[in-house]
This record gives sequence, C-alpha cells and structure tokens, in this order.
Amino acid sequence: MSRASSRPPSPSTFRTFEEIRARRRGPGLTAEDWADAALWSLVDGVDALSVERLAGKLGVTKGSFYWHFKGRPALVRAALERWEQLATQDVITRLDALPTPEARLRQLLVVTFEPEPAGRIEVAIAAAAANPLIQPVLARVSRRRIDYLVSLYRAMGMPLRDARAWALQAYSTYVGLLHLSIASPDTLRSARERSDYVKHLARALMPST
Amino acid sequence: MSRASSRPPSPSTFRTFEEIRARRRGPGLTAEDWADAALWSLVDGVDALSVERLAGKLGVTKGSFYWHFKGRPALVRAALERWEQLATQDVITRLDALPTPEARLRQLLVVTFEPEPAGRIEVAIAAAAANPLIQPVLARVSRRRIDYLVSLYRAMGMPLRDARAWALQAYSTYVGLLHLSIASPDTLRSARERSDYVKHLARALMPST
DNA sequence: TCTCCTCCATACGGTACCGTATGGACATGC
DNA sequence: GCATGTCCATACGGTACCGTATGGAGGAGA
Repeated sequence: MSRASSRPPSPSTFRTFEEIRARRRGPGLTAEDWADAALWSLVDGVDALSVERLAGKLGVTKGSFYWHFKGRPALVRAALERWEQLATQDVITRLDALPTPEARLRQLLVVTFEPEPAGRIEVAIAAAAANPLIQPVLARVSRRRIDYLVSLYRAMGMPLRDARAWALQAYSTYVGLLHLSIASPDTLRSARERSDYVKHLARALMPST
Repeated sequence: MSRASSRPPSPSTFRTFEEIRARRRGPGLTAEDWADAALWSLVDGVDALSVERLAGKLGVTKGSFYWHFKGRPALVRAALERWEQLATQDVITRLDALPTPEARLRQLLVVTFEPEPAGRIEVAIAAAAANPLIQPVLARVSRRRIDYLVSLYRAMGMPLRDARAWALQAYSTYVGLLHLSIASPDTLRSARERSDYVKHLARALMPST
C-alpha cells in the first residue's frame, strides 16, 4: 500500500495547494503532499476535512487517497503530526540560535504576535480538542510551548513559581490575540494600532525591562 | 407556522437537556427550547449541529423542528442570539450592580477566570468565525466586551490609549486561558495552582493596585 | 359531535460523504 | 514484447444529513 518516497526532503513551512499541485507535475502525489493539503484544510474545521473535496483541490480522485492512506483518520493523524512539528520544534530550533534568553523571548513575542495565516489552523484544532485524534497532540503542543516559555523566564533569573505564572500569561495572551484577530479583525485594524499593542505586550510580558 | 408563546419567561442561564425535556411534560416544545438545546450542541462545533440528532436528544422528530423553524440556519441564528445575550448583556448588567469600577473589574476577572462549562461553546463559536452566520455575532460580542473593559479601565482614571491596550490584554488573556483549559487541562490541574494563577493575573491586569 | 388549529410522526427524494472493488494507464526490468 | 509494480479513475453500496409532503392525535370552540 504505502511506499518509500524518493523525493527531496519536505520544506519546513506550510505549503500551499498550488505548490503541491505544481510539484505534482512530475510523478504523482506523496502521502506527505496529502498531509500538507489536509493541514491547510483544517482551517475550516477538523470535521470539515473531506477526502473527496481534498482530492478535488489536488486535481485527483479518492482512488489516489486510498492508495496512500488507510482511511480518513490516518490523514488527520498525518496532518496533525506535521502541524506539531511546525508549531513547536521548528520554532524552538530557530529561537535557540539566538544568544540570550532575553533575545529569544523578545523575538518570540514579536514573531508570535505578528499576524500569521497559520493561526486559523490553530484555532480550528483547538476547537476540536474533544476529538480523540486531536486531544493528545494539542496537549503536547501546549505543554511544549509553555515549558519552553518557562525555561526562558527561568533563564532570565526568575524563580520557578513566577516563571510558570508569567509563561502561562504570555501563552494565554498569545492564544487570546490569535483568537481576537479572527473573531474581531476590526479591533486591531490598522498596522499602527497593532504594533502599538504588540509594544504594550512586549513591555507587559517582559518583567525584566 | 410559528406561534406566540404563552410560557413563563426564559431563565437567564444555560439550560440543560434535562431541564428542557422536563419542561416538555406539559404542552409541546417552544422555539426557545430548540434554541437552548442548539446552544448546548454548539459545543461540538457549529457544523456538528444536526437537526435530527437534536430532535433525538429532545425526544421528538424533525417534524417538530420544521414546525418551529424555517430551517437549520434559522436555528443557528436563534442559538447565537441566545448566546450573545448571555455572553454580554447579562454579565454586564450583573456587574453594573457593583459600586465602583475597581470592584467591577475585580469581580469580572474573578468570575471570568473561573472554570465555566460555557467556555467550550465560546471556543466552538470562535472556530467557526468564517461562517457568515457566526462572524457578525462574534464580532459584536468581542467588541461589546472589549468596549466594556475599556470603559472600566477609563473609569479607573486611565487615558484612552492605555485603557485600550489594557482592555485588549485582559480580554486576550481571558480568551487564552479559556483555550488553554480546553487544550491542556493538565496545565492547571490543581485548584491551588489555578487560584495562584488567577491571583497573578488579577495583579498583572489591575494596574492600579 | 363536528370542525378547526396546534404540534408532531412518518415517509420520501436528494446530497455529500466514507470506504471498497476493480480495472486501466504508465513506467521499469527482463 | 511481456510481466510486474505504481498510481489513479470509475463504479458501487452504505450512512447521515437536510428539507418537504402528508397524515394524524388531541384539545378548543361552536
């Protein structure tokens, strides 16, 4: 059924449908192509991810899908695996290239509070937290991120209790802003307004400065 | 088709299925009964709201539903209307009974950061923000809440710019914690841990003290 | 009792899915 | 040229919905 792919390694960012379809001109699709496409489709909600619609968007039929995957749950799992990697390890690895914890935290706040299209995926995943496929992944991602934040605050000389509280607050604020930018895009409509607010947050969430 | 109800006024809190079904022993169901039941079912996602399933939970069939409502979108609208009322005006009215803005903000923070089952509804609604039925309601609710927070911070003597930033931060933090308690219930597992964190937030979000 | 009106059950057609079965196009090795 | 494996199209049965059509039970009024 499945096969060993002999493709160049997958890029470490989100791929659009066009990129996937462009790549298709060559041989056929990869299981990874399907997973990436599925990841994008999670934006509309986990339940809204339809094999046949996805096949349509990729320009093929279900026949392709059921050759690469055992069924729909396997596709969801693959997409979530991909998201987990992009949403945790990839970010952390990039941050660890910076020299000091202060620089990492600052960079994290700036990067993380910039508008990103991937945010919608995150909200959709969170909404399906009750789903047994989602729950463990979401728990791992949240924990991983918070632990990393705690380690940053601790490395800045904060005792564990305070570091935990600040990390939670920083993470909550991030998730909340994500939500807000989706729920009420008008609230932070101008770029200036948004950057003002991000500056405010950087002050409020960086107790050292 | 529809009719003028001659029932006692609806309670201003969320009703469970049992309460609705208990009330049913009497005449038949009300459109409002359906709306309340639908509101609870939004927990599983807006798209997962099924007329036939809901009918089953209420102990009737679709025949009942299509007598009270024109179709599924009308039911979603009715449920959202109910949620909008409960999520904004009802809270604000209760808070306005308190004497000072400080007391209101403090009470709001405490109440709002306590675990509430209605939070799942909120996350589900936010996830469907792209839905044209949801989007305007969600935007109104967010705006209403933030405006109220701004008014509280302003009443505490803060200039508008600062008040806006603090209100946004407070609201983001609230939404984020909501999310977090669903995404990773283990993070704040013990009541002590949770109350410690809420105290931290109360300090961090009440700049006056 | 006869007749409306209210509220709901039942039955039906239509759609969008999932998953399986099967065959076929195309390359590759022999 | 022929067989084999890869990748996908097509066709099918099954399920869960939505919305409509229709009839029927039960009370209210004349």
